[in-house]
Formats: sequence, structure tokens, C-alpha cells
Amino acid sequence: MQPHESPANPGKFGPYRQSERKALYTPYAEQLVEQGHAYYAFDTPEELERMRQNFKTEANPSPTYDGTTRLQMRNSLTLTPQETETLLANGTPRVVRIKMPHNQNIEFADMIRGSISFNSSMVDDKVLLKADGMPTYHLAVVVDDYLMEITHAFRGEEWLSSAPVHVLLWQYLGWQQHMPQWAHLPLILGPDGAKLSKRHGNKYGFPIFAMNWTDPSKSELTEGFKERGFLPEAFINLLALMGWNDGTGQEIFSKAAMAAAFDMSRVHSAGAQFDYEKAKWYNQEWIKRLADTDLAERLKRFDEGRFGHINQELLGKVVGLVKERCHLLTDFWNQASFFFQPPETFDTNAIAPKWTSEKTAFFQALLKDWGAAEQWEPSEIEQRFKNLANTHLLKPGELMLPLRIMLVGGKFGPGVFDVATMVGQPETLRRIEHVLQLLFTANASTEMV
RNA sequence: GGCUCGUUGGUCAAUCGGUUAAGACGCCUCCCUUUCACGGAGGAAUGACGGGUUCGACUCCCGUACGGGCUACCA
Repeated sequence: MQPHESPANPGKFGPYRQSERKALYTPYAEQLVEQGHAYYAFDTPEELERMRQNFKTEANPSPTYDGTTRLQMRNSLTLTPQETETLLANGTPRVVRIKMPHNQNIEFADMIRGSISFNSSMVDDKVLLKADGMPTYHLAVVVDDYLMEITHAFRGEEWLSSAPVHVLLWQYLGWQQHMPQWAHLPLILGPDGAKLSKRHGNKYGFPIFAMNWTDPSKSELTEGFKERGFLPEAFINLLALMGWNDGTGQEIFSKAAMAAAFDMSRVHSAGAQFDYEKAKWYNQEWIKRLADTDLAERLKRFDEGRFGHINQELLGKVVGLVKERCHLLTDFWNQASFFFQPPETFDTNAIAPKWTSEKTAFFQALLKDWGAAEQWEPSEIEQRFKNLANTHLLKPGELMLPLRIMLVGGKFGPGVFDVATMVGQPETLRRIEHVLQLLFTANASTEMV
């Protein structure tokens, strides 16, 4: 997506980094305190932990800092104004918490879910401003959205339960008429039905993040979709189709087509499980759709070491030959390396059991016949191959697989004569000769035993 | 536990009260292909449960069950 404004493309709503906006938030937090909608809390982490332990019961396993407990804590509500002043003046660590009203119905509209309501007594006194002076998400999202004139706030469903805090803040700050429209998007779920997380990626072996990500605390690398070989087009496409569709059954959308077809009213409210198989299918569809030259360029960028030095035109042709059997960009090397270098291994087991001396004779003759060919193109060499098979009283069919193994190394890849043409006459002959030798030595050793 | 959101095949999903309940992924069979794929033709597989409302419910309402999210000085 192209943001209207960003640190890289500044406009009138900057700065954009929360650290650079730090000073902005404090006045609003103080304003809320003055209005009685928030208060200073001086509780230490230990005191908070003690509170959670003390109030913990079977019926209420996780007590919160709220209307039922705030009067028993150390804050500007329980302290005298003088005590509060002193603590503040001394620079005692403190946070600003919102004072959730008692038994008030907080209702708001969600573009996807319709009307949603919460009872304020059920919501805790969230921290607005942390001890280090930085705002929490709850304060920041409201202040930023107001200052940046945001009209629509789309976020994941996991934010739904803190939405009442945000709605109240819009009211308390007096900006109610500027509040954005809310849309809580369905969650992307893992194969087990729980909110998709890094855990799922490790467990099932698929990427979770768009790009490589290194956990700064553990310096542990998590491979991204990009590095795994997904195209941006496919990634955006598959993501958008989780929880939305245009109703026609169309599944492949370019970004522009998606923007034109998108309609909030068609967004689901239920979470969608991520299916890696389907994700790969989307990528394959996009690979098939992209122009060969475009794909060739992307491949060069994707795997500089392997494709970087290959002639652009040659790579384009090869890509056209193999792309429909590739799901990921990483598949291309496996599917096409034999065009650029001799196979490292040859699946001789696929042909050795049925090998005969007649076949040896045929391929030796083929070496001469193809060696003499002046036209090196698919139809020409195929005709020569078949004619030669006939004179050797062999069926072309039993010779095709051996030839394939000789040229590509295994039972896969485009038509053999296309491969031979692309690889070139000298290299083709070299590979035939090489595998003939392999077979010969294998047979010889067998006979020795 | 509380609050809250959700529930059509294994997965993504169409249906906006009346259909033989689409389509896609995956799986299986066959065709094409002298490999693998692509492509084509078929197949198996779905409305959580119980009540209402209605001439008629997958569709509207209620309850139950099940699942998710949140329950931090993280987002």
C-alpha cells in the first residue's frame, strides 16, 4: 500500500514516529486528569501484582484495576491533593489511567459487525500514559487519529474489547464528531483455529510475516513470505481474499482490480484459517500470469547468486518453459538449473533396469547423427531421433525417458527436444556421452560381481 | 471465570426466506501429454444442536453447545 504520508514521504501531518510525537500526548493526558476522566496512579509493579493476588478468587481469576479496586490503590483518587502534588513534584514514577465510568452503556457502530455495546463497569482503567512519558496505544491511537484526520480505522478483531476505551476517549477529549468509522476485521487463524502467530509458522513450516524478521531479543530469524518466494501480487491477493470476496467467485485480483471491486459490506465477520496449500496456489497463478521477461527480472533480483549472471533473454525463454510447474520463486532453480549447468545427479535407476545393449548402440549412433545435424531446432532433432530409432528397430517411446535422464537428470521438466535445443548441440552431446559412461561403468561393475 | 465476537464440506467460501446448497484449494478417478506440470472431464465431502416466527428457513429471533479475541506501564 502507498501511505498518503510517511517518514519517507512527509506531508502536513508529521511527525510519524511515536517517539518523535512523545511530547504531543502529555497535555491531553493532563487535560483528562483535570476533567476528572483520568487520574495519576503511583502503584509499583509489585503493588499491582499484590492487588491481582489479593483480589483473585475462583469466580474472578484475573482482577483488574477498575471501579472495584481503584479506591484501594495508591493514586490521585485515594491520596490527598497535597500528597499527590508532592509525589508529582518529587518525580515519583506514575502513570495516567483512564477512570472508567460506573455502569454506563458504551455503544458504537462497527462497519462489519453492526452495533456493539459494552458496559463500562466491565472495562478496566487502562494506562494512558506510561511512567516513561510515552503513551500507550489507547491514548496514541485516539490522539493520532484525531490530529491526522483519520476517517476510517480498520484493525483486527483483537482490538474490539478495547474499543470502548477509545470511544470514551474521543468523547472525553471533545472530538466525538470527528471519531473515525470503526471496522474490526476478522482475524487470520492458524490451522488449529487460534489467532495466527509465529508459533504456527514454526510448527507447520510456513511464513507468518511478509518479510524476514529477526527477533531482536533472541536474534532469531523468521523467514518471510517474500524470501520464501512469494510474489507481492500473490501475497496481497491471498490476504485480501481471507475474509472478503466480491461475490462473483473471482479469486485472482490485481491490486487495482481489488481496489475497484472492494466493498466493506462484503467483509466477513468470522475469522479465516490460513491454508498454506491455497497460498501456494495463488502464487502459482500469479507466476503463470506474469510476463516471462518480468519474471526473469524478478528471479535475478530474488536469487542474484544463481540467476544474476544469466543472460536475460535466455532466462526469459527458460522461465516460459518451466513456470507452470513452479509454485514459488524458489522452485525455479530446481526446475531449470539443468538449462544452465549439467545436472549434478542422474536418476539412472529409472532406466538402468531396462537398459539393453541395443540402447547403447542407439545412443552411440545418436551421438554421430545429432553431431552431424546442421539445424539445431526441436522439430529437426526430433525427426532425426525418431528416424534413427526406426532404423535401430526400437520404439521412440522407450528411448525418450533415457534421453530425458541424460539431459535433465530426472523425470521432470519441459519437452526433451526443447531442452536439447535450449541447452545447445555440444552440451547435449556431452551429457548423452556422460550418462552413457555412467551406465557402462555401472553395468561393468555389476558384471564383475 | 468475566466481557465480547463468531459458527455453511478438511480449508477459503456463494446464498441477502422458495436453489438439485455455487465456485476455489486440497484429495481421488479418467482424458491430454512417449517425463513432470499445465489444461480438460468427472467424483467424494457442507448448513453445530434445540426451540420458535413463517405457507416455506442455511437465511430472521431465542436458547444451548462449541470456537476465537481480550482480560499488561504490548501492540
